Amino acid sequence: MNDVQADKVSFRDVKAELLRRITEREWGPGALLPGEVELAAEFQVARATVNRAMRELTEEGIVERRRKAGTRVRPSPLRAARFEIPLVRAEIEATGAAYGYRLLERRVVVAPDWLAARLALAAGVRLLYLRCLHVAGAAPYQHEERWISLAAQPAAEAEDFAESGPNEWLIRAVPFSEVEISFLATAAEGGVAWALAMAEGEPVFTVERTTWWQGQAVTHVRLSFGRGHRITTRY
Amino acid sequence: MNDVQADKVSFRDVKAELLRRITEREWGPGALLPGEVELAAEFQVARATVNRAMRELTEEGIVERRRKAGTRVRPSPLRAARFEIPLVRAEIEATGAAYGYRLLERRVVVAPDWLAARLALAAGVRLLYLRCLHVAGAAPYQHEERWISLAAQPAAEAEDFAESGPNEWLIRAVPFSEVEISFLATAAEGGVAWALAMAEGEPVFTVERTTWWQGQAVTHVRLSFGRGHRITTRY
DNA sequence: AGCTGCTATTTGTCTGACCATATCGTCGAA
DNA sequence: TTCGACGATATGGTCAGACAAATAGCAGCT
Repeated sequence: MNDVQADKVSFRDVKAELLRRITEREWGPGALLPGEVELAAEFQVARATVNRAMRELTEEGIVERRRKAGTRVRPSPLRAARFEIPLVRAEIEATGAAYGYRLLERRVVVAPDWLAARLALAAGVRLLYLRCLHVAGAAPYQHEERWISLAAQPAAEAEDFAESGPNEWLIRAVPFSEVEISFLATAAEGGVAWALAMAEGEPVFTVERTTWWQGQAVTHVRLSFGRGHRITTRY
Repeated sequence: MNDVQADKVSFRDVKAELLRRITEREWGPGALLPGEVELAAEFQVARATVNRAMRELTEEGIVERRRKAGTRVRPSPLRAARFEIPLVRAEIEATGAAYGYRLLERRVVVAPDWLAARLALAAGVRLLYLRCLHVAGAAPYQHEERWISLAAQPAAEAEDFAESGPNEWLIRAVPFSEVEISFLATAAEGGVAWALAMAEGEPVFTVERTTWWQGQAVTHVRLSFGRGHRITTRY
């Protein structure tokens, strides 16, 4: 008997072992893995345990599964990376710096065409337009340019957003059902460059996020980060 | 009796209903949800089914769970966004354009200091340095600048990478255990600007990826995308 | 007041049995 | 030869029961 001291085998152990066999090319790209029952017998666990291990590997993009066809190692690792997107305030305070906020501009506007198209708004809809700056210690950290649909969220018009950012208000006040996030690189220009203390045309890491509630666009925001900002994930 | 036609209730139904109550503020940010047993009784399902629904909500950053303390709606939605990172070839072919590849430069170099530091390499380690261009139809799509550790991967020196990219070779040939990915904005300069047909200093969406195998750095790559590139995800 | 240890409660995981669903092969009919 | 029906098979999911692990909150001690 080996396994004299055998600790209980968990789905984590199974998953780790399967991952080992895959990364060490015991099962190369495209290879067919044994079925769940077979692996359950090998590891001396219930099939449900193997199932959970393999399901997590599927979610991480390591393997592909199809009924009857079985489980295969993905030929080209379409690895999915997860990025956590915290609130600016939390992000800044996590670095140890003091969080500061300044409202730069606040106007009611009619939706410009490009935005109306993107949010599928009727022409001439009124929006609350805001520009504000999030500061880490003394340094500008993030410039926020936001449009809030007053049709979807009339209460926003009564808020002045002088003391705290619209994001924090929206999270408390507005539910959302669907979100689209984009990452891109833009050139700093005009108010953005000025607010972030950057030269005109400098590259800026930018996040755009649009939020809907029950099919209706609630808000669109463009976040521009200060010089050298990057987001990182490991796995 | 309602539920006359009652379809079988699945963890998906439970999850959707919990999510509905959360997004519609029936349970607002920070609120404590009922325990698993209670919900299982309410939905007339096994506790395991409720557990799976709630576990998935946890993974998506919607709720927080702690033993004995119960399950709470996250006060600030630290929503995790998933981005799928395919191979360039697949990414280009998915748009319908023909994929093209050109090797721009291939040299053996000693690790520059900044890279040696980042990869935790000994000073003076030999690396294979490559620059290449991935083309979509007629337009340059992505500039790739890559360093491959010849200590970790000596076989790379025998490859000429004239016909297909180092990424495709590495995926076939080299396992990896750990990956770090960053997104950032940089300024196009020199060879990058030229290859992508951009002006000097134009903003470029850039991805950096470092790969390790069993604690040893295998490769570091810097991918620069053409004008206007963005990556997007919805949920 | 502050510390320590206990306990009840809640989530985490495993088991083995069962049925559901998708689909690959095969076999037979047109 | 081609098409369609059908059975075998692998994964998908549910269930009830059991035990493990973490910990909030309490009781009792110093």
